[in-house]
Amino acid sequence: MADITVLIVDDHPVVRDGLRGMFAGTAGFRVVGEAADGRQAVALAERLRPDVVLMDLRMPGGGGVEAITELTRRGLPCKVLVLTTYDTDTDTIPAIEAGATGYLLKDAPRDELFDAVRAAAEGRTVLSPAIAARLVSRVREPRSESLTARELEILRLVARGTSNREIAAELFISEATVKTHLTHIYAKLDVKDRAAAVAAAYERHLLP
Amino acid sequence: MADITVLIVDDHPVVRDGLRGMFAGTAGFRVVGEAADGRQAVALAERLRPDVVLMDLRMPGGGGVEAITELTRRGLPCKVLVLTTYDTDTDTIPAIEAGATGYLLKDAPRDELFDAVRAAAEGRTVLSPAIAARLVSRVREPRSESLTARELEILRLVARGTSNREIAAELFISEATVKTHLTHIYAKLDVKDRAAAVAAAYERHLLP
DNA sequence: CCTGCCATCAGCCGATTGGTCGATGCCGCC
DNA sequence: GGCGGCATCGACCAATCGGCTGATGGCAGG
Repeated sequence: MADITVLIVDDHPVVRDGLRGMFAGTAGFRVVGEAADGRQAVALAERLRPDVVLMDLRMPGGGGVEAITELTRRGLPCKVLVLTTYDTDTDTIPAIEAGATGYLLKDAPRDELFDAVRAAAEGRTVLSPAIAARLVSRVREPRSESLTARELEILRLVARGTSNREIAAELFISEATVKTHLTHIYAKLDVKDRAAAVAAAYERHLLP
Repeated sequence: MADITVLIVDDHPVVRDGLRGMFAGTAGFRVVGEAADGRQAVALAERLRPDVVLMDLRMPGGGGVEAITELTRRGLPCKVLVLTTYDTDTDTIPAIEAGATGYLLKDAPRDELFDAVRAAAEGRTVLSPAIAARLVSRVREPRSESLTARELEILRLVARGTSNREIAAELFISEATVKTHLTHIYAKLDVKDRAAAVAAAYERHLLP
């Protein structure tokens, strides 16, 4: 059986070298190219027609999600395996929606990575456990979690730079309660801190 | 000389009672009314024509800044003395721009409060030291601070919920540098934490 | 009546943040 | 050649934040 051809896309040379080295020392794979951003990735994928694209998200000059979207739009037959550093990315879901075949964390053991690439080449979906869990919970809750009036009130104050203690004083409740509300807000907006919550609120037009 | 007539505006009954009590026990002042939000404040000020309006910012149902704007728009002769809990409000400058005559913190000693009301009645400006300092620094920097490319880059990541450590890794710089950039961002946007910075960025259309 | 949602609160913990010094190197501009 | 803006880093410290576990009361809907 022919080798699986791989295109490596990452803005960090170190990571590219590391990946290239790993595949070089393993039978069954062949790295056919490297790209440092989304635009290069699309161009190279078009020319080299790799079986699998190993794609980092978050790159300067053409993000990963856009690149994936573009690849699927052009109908290229290659499979995209997202390989990222953090599982907390808000890009996780968009990347999968854009057409990524799998999603792995960079700290995955090498064997796991090889398995994932083989799986991707065959079109099978491979997700890291953390991502899988998030996807499941996402499906279980059919979107559009809306904030309660109280939660919105608190979020507005957060957007003004008000601290938890100040919010508590302002609303005549305890700091513990404020934190509870915030935890709920984070869960509903699928973010992990107040800054991202504010951004999400603006994106969804919950704030002017 | 006639008493100075005062209108108290605060959403907290406790605060209203406290203020009313203080003025009741002091010669030279007369509390002519109370309001619990901005709209009531404007209506009462129109009817009662007080010399001085003691105004809290941040109230449910008609914020203080809007009320001040409305009062000046209607050309009412009353002076507005802002009386608030925190000097960290992002509302500080807007309130003064809207036409507030003075700005005091609620923890000011009573004598200071009385002096401030007398001063306001005569049209003299009284600012708490902290506010005065901020105003000065504001004047020294003639506005419209724009963010550098690097700062914007960091702010974008912050809006995604990225931690300082993660930003550092992503951009190949140290965490110290990220913090330095953030400090600059806070100063330029006149906010004090990342959540407010994100909000300010959206307000000023620095982010999509 | 019971169940679920909402709002409220407590206490503990580690991680993160923001503040404040100071310092360096690069670059463009006058 | 100096000056200012920008980006970079370090170290230390207090405050804040977020996560976790668990609990209570009110109120609506089944």
